[in-house]
Amino acid sequence: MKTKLGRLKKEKLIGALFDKGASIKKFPLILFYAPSAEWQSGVSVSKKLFKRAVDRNRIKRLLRGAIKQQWPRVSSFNVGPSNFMILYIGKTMPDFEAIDQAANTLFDKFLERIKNHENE
RNA sequence: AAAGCAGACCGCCUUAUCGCUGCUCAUUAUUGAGUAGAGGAAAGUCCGAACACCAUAGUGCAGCAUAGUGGCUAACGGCCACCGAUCGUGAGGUCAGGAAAAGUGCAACAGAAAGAAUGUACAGGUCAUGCUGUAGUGAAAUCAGGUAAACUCUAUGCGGUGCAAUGCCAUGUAAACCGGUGCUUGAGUGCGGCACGCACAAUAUCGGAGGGUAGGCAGCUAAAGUGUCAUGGUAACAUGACAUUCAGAUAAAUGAUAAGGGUUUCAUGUAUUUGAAAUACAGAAUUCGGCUUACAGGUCUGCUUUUUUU
Repeated sequence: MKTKLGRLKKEKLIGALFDKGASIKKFPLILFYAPSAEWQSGVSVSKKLFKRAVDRNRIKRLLRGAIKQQWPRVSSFNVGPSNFMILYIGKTMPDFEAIDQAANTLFDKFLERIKNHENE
């Protein structure tokens, strides 16, 4: 069965995620997540770290690309759906490879964590 | 040929694989197919408008902006032409280019003296005196001086807030509580000044503490649109004909990876081979017209000066 990954676009949900959601860090990324009715994802880059819109757009596209790569693993993992949000916290411009590797370890941790939650 | 001036334009391409957003058509409750998908500055948010609401936005003050003349434009603080000043051999560049007999202020150095008037030398003149001339300092010395990127004055223009405008639908609550003001002899409100005026105004309004919502649709992209040609005009621009439909996202689509090829620079090399590096500034958010700033590299057009050749 295929599960759909929606976009996280409700401001309220995002606010709640930052306030109450759990977080996992793997430099240069942070992942916030919380259980939810359906799978939704979002990405963000601080305006303070990257002043130009072009740079922020590029990083966000790289992050979305990375999520796309990881998605088959997550959807077939057989856990309850969650909302999650990835932030970029590095200060230099990354390349695709760096993001991809970081995302890989990040999702390893993520899946392990929610698996444990389910078992409790 | 070299150096330079002005204007216009381009600003990486191709293929494959994996994706994103809108629309259309299928299929159906999950997909598939087709198609379109960032810029010359999308930027700064500095001007001007359209559009929306507040009174069809009114009067005075305050405040702000502009400043040769004429034209263009929906409008402008923009653009075009001409005049003037100024810089350049020149093509051309630059200009905060209204008023100094309304008033106030300011002026380094030099100089006796800088807006107050008057000193020295020589000469002239007088009853007498800087009364007159010349010399001397300076950009300027009584001349209706200079200065308005000093106040000021004059002329002209300007109401405010912005698409988070505004309208509708959905959801939810609290017409609860405390304090102030006011109830037709008028508190307050009408989205930053003051006064007037106008409109609304009593289950009203302001403040406190607290609760709820912050989702969707319209506005939202066919327009002062874009391209070509013709005509008028020195030009900005206008008129006409034909063709054309060209992003609409909302934690915000327009991308990632690989291979090949361009272009430029450097090295090697000398029938353009091989290698390396670079490939800019930058990302739509209601929409237009400008201005300003950023920009690897390149193309085209017109013109100027110098030198050489004929």
